[in-house]
Amino acid sequence: MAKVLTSMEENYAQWYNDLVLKSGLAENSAVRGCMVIKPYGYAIWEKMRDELDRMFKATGHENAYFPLFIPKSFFSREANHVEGFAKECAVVTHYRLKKDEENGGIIVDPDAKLEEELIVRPTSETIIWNTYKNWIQSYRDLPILINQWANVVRWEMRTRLFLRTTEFLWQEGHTAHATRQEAEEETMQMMKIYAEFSEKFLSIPVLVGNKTESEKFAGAVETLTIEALMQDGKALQAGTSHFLGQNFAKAFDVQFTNREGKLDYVWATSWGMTTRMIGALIMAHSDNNGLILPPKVAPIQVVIVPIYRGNDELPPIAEVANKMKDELSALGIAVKFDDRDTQKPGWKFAEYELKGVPVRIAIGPRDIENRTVELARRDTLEKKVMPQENIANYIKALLDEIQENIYNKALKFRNASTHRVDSWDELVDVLENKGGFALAHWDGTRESEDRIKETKATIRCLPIDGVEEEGRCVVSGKPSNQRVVIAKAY
RNA sequence: CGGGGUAUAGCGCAGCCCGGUAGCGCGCGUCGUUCGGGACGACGAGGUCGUGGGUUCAAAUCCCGCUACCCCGACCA
Repeated sequence: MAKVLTSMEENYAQWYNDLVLKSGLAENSAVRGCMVIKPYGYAIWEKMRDELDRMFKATGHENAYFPLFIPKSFFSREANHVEGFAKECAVVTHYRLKKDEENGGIIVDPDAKLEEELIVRPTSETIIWNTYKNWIQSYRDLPILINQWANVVRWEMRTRLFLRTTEFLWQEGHTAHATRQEAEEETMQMMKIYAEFSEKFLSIPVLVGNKTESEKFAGAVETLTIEALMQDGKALQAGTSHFLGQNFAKAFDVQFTNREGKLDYVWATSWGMTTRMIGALIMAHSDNNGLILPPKVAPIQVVIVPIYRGNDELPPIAEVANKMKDELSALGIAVKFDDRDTQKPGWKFAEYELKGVPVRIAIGPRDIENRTVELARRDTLEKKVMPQENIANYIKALLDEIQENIYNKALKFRNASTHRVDSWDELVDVLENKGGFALAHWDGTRESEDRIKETKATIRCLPIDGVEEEGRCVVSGKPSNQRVVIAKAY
């Protein structure tokens, strides 16, 4: 087979980049740091979006839409929030262009300067809480459970397709509650939804935990995260859910009258998941032949490739293929019959492997004669000849099996890449030589955390299901009662 | 913003040192043979050599300015 990808072993970053481009997911655009998401990549995003949207609605959330622009002054209301985002904001200063009389072309009209600059949203807490102020007077107005599908802009120094782009697509949930407990429960509920989505839908096992003080969201009281492990041993933050306390309510003066008739500030959460998950999907499962997509996110779940020479061989094959296509479609399976005569079978095999289509069926003259098909699965690359009889039901079950198998493979890899370390030397050994997650005791201080960061790794999270265990901090030797997860991360 | 690099056909690159006819691979088009793992042959199309200036009889090539992009660092979902 002709090699179109740099191999993972040779250069992981290059492999990733090649794969995104060659599989037709996305490409760089004329705008620095911004990508074009191509139809195949966008189809994956649509699948993710639809599933998440369904899960949000099933838990009582509604969609709404808030402005792309945020008045600059809104940002300064919450001190930590502005500090966290100030360095990466795109700012709109003018609203008009005009002809450049001297040099030709077009220039920003200096007479069209805005009174107050507008920030292109890096996240929407401020504009939303400014709005919620008008919506909330009484506990009867609560809770507000809103989600927004949107694009945001964060002016990052260095970008990578899907993993970190200047503009990205995401959803951001913003909820308002009458009590602290309710908001905390919401924060946890949404984290669990992200974890379930990641594991059941994307087949990516995740660790759920709390971020440390220094790693949490700018403006949050507490940040929950799901952390996934990529095949190169690096961690990837795959989704976050923030308990915002009363920080934003105070910043935007959102008070309500509670059941006792007293004024109180509203409790808040926010939570988000982004197109970065497509990057996670790629790096968690794929191989040197291309993408490996779990069936639930695959835009094409089954592809049928006819093998024939001369136009007279095609009709009987097409007849069987179309019948099979109808049977599969009837079972809710996304199937494509690729009867283009502009590409040859071998080319198509390689192409659909590159695109990660979970199941491929090949039908040729031999199969017509024997009433069989050749069936190949992408996850294991196994091929076998199967009778045409009842193939649709077989494939339906097979897709579930593939979904499961991809998850199990990723879980096995994560387990093999998770190391308990009890000393500084062991930690460094894992980070530098083995990769993966290091489970280590940490004394909870900023000093020790900073020392860990010198290794280029970070404390990814304090697992919420972590067992209590006496131990000593691998940095300071001070007592600790729970292990934290340390890894190099994207 | 600091350090390094690149810009030549749709894509990947050579040519530059040593100035003089713009080239290779892939891709693309036509035709034929092929078609069960990215076929082969023949013919063909396609380039203001990033941009502005300078040196020269002559610049992709030498000199100066500008711009864009890539890699490494600080930042980050």
